[in-house]
Amino acid sequence: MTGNRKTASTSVTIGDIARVAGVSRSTVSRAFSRPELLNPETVRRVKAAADELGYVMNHAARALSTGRFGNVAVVVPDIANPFFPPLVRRVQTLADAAGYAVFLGDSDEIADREANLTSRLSAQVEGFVLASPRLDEDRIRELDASRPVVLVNRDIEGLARVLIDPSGGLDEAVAHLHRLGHTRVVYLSGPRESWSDQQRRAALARAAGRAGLEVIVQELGRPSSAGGRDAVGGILASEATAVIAFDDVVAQGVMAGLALRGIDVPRDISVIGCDDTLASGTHPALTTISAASAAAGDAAAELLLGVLASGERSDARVTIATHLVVRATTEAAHTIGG
Amino acid sequence: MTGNRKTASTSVTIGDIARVAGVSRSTVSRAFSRPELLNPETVRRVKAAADELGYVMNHAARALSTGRFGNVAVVVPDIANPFFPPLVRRVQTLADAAGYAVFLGDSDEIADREANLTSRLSAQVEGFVLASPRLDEDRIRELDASRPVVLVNRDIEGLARVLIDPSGGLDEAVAHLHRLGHTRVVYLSGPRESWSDQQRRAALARAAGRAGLEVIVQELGRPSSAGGRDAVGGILASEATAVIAFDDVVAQGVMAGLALRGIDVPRDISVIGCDDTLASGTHPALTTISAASAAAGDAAAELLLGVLASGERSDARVTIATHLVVRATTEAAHTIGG
DNA sequence: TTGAAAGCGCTAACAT
DNA sequence: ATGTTAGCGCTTTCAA
Repeated sequence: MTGNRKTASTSVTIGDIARVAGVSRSTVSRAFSRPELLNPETVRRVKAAADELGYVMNHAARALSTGRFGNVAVVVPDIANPFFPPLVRRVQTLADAAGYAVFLGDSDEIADREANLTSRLSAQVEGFVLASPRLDEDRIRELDASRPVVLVNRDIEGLARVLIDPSGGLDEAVAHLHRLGHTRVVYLSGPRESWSDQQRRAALARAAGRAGLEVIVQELGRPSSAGGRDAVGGILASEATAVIAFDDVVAQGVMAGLALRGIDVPRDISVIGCDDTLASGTHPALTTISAASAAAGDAAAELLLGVLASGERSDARVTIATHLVVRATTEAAHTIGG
Repeated sequence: MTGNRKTASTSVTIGDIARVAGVSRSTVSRAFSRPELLNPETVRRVKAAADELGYVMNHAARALSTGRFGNVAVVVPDIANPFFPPLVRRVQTLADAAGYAVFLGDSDEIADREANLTSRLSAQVEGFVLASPRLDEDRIRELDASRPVVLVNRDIEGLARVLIDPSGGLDEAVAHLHRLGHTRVVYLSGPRESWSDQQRRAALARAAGRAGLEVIVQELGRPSSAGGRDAVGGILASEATAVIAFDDVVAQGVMAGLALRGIDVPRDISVIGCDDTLASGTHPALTTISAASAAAGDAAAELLLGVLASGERSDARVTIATHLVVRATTEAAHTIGG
C-alpha cells in the first residue's frame, strides 16, 4: 500500500461528508472555509452531515495545502522565572481569541537550545514571540526572515519589539537612595546576554553619575535566589549600603543571605529589586521597579497578531515605562557615618 | 495554479536535497527516518546536502502522511499560579528531549475554555498532560479515547495520573498545630472543582478528627493573594488561632491582610500554606506543605512519553508524598488561654 | 540498497 | 453556486 494506512483510527474526511451530503469535496471544503460563496442551504446540509459523522478538521492537511498552521510560538528563557508566566498567559489568551494555538518553548537560558526550538517550531507556526531571547542578532534576523517575530526586551532595529524601559524606575530608585543618604550601591547583574541587564546597567550608571552615587557592579550570571544569597559576601566586602538587584528573585536571595548573617534590612542595608514579581510577599516587603510583564505580553501579542492579520511586517518599537515601588526594604535613612 | 503556490518563501524540500545529493526522494526520506536501511555513505551525502541547503522538516507533511504530529499539549488552569511553571518546564524539557514540541493551554480556571483548548489541540497533538483539569470526568474520558491523557492532581479510574497526596503533610501539620496548643483552625479552600482542594479538605478533616482539632472551612474560590487578604475578616471572626490555606499564594495574602491589621504572625495566629511555591520569600518565612510540582511534571511527562513510545495505554496511578516544612509562621506556642 | 509511484486530507485555480 | 483537477511535502509499498 501507499501513504498512510491508518490515520487516527476512524477519521472522518471531507470525502465522507461529500458522499453523505451529495456534493463534491470542494463544496464541503468551502462550506467550512468560505461559506459565503455557497448556497446557504448547501452549507446547512454539509454541516449537518459533518456533525452527524463527527467530523474534525485535519489541521496537518490544511496546513500542508495552505502553508498556514494557525499556531504561534512563544519562547522564554525560563518559564519558572516569575517574570514570564504573566506574559505567556496574555499571549496565550489573545492568540487563542484570534484562533491561534500556542507552542511554548523554554530555552533554559541557553542560546543553542533556543535555536533548536525556534527552528524546530518554525515549521509549524505562523510567527514567534521571543521573550528575552539569548540568541545572537543574526540568528534572530534569520528567523524573522522566515516567520514574523516579535521581540520582548531585545532591541533589534527593523524588527517588531516591545521594550520595558528601566530608566524611569532606576532614576527614581537612585534619587530615592540619594535622598536616604546612600553614596555607594552595588548592582547585582543578570545574564550578560540579557538585553534587560544591559539596559539596567547602563540606565543605572547614567542616573548614578548624575546623582554622584558610586555603583559597583557584581556579576551574577543566571538570576536565582541562590545566586543572590551567595552574593552577600561580595556585597558586604564592598562596603556599599544599598544593593539593586537584577530582579526580585535575586533580591529575595540577597535578603535571605543577609538575614542568615543577622544583617538587618533596611537598617543596615537597603535592597531594591526589579520586575515587581514577588509583590509584597518578601520579608521585609521589597522596594522594586515595576515591570508589568503582563502588559508586555499584551503588546507583543497585539503586535504579532496584527502582523499576521494584515500580512504586513512591522518594525514597531513599543516601550513600556517603569517606576519605583517603594516598600519596606529602603525605609531607613543612611546619612554619612550613620 | 493549483494547491499551494507559495508556502514559506523559499522552503527547502526533500526534492531539493534529492537533486543535490543525486538520489531519489525516497532515499532522502529514509536518510532521516530509517537511516539504518541505507548505505552509510549515502546517508552522509544526503545529510550534507540537507545541511548545506538549510533543510528543515515540514512536520505538517509528515503528519499528513504518517498521522503522527510530534506534538504534545500541556494544559493548566493558570500558568501564573506558581505551582504550574515548574511542572510545565519539566514536561517541556522531557518532551523536547524525546523529539516532541509542546503546546501550552491556559484555561483560566474555566471548564469550557479547557474543553475548547483540548478539542482544538487534539487535532495536532499525540497526547495531553492535563494539570488540575476543571473538566468533568466524562469529557476527560472522551478526550482520552482519542488521544492518551495523563492527569495531574485528578484521580480518574483507568486513566494515567500523577497525584500529589496531601495527607502526609497535613497529618504533620495537624500534629504540629496540636503540639503548639491550637484547638481551632480555619481551612481556606480552593476552587470547588479542584481535586487538590477536595483531597486537602478531606485529609485535613481526617487528621483533625483524630487529633481533636476543630476545622472551620472558609470557601475562597479562585486562589489568589487578594482572596487571602480579604478572608482575614472571616478568619478573625471565627476566633481560630491557626489557618491552613489552600496554597502559598493564598497564605501570603492572609499574612499581608493580617499585617495590615497589626496582627502578628505567629504570635497571634499561625499560618500554614501548601505547595511550597513561595519558598522562604514571605514574611515571616511560611510554614508550608511541600508539593514538588517539578516532580509531578517529571512523572507526568514520563508517563505520557512512555505511552507514546510503547503505543500501550497506561492506567498507572503515581502518587507523590508530601511533608510539612516548618518555618517561622508557626513558631509561637498557643496554649489554652495563652 | 535504492527508485518509482501512489496517496495521506485538504485547498484553490479553472471551468462550468 | 458547484464540480474538476492538480498538487502541498512527506512516507511507504512494491519492484528492481
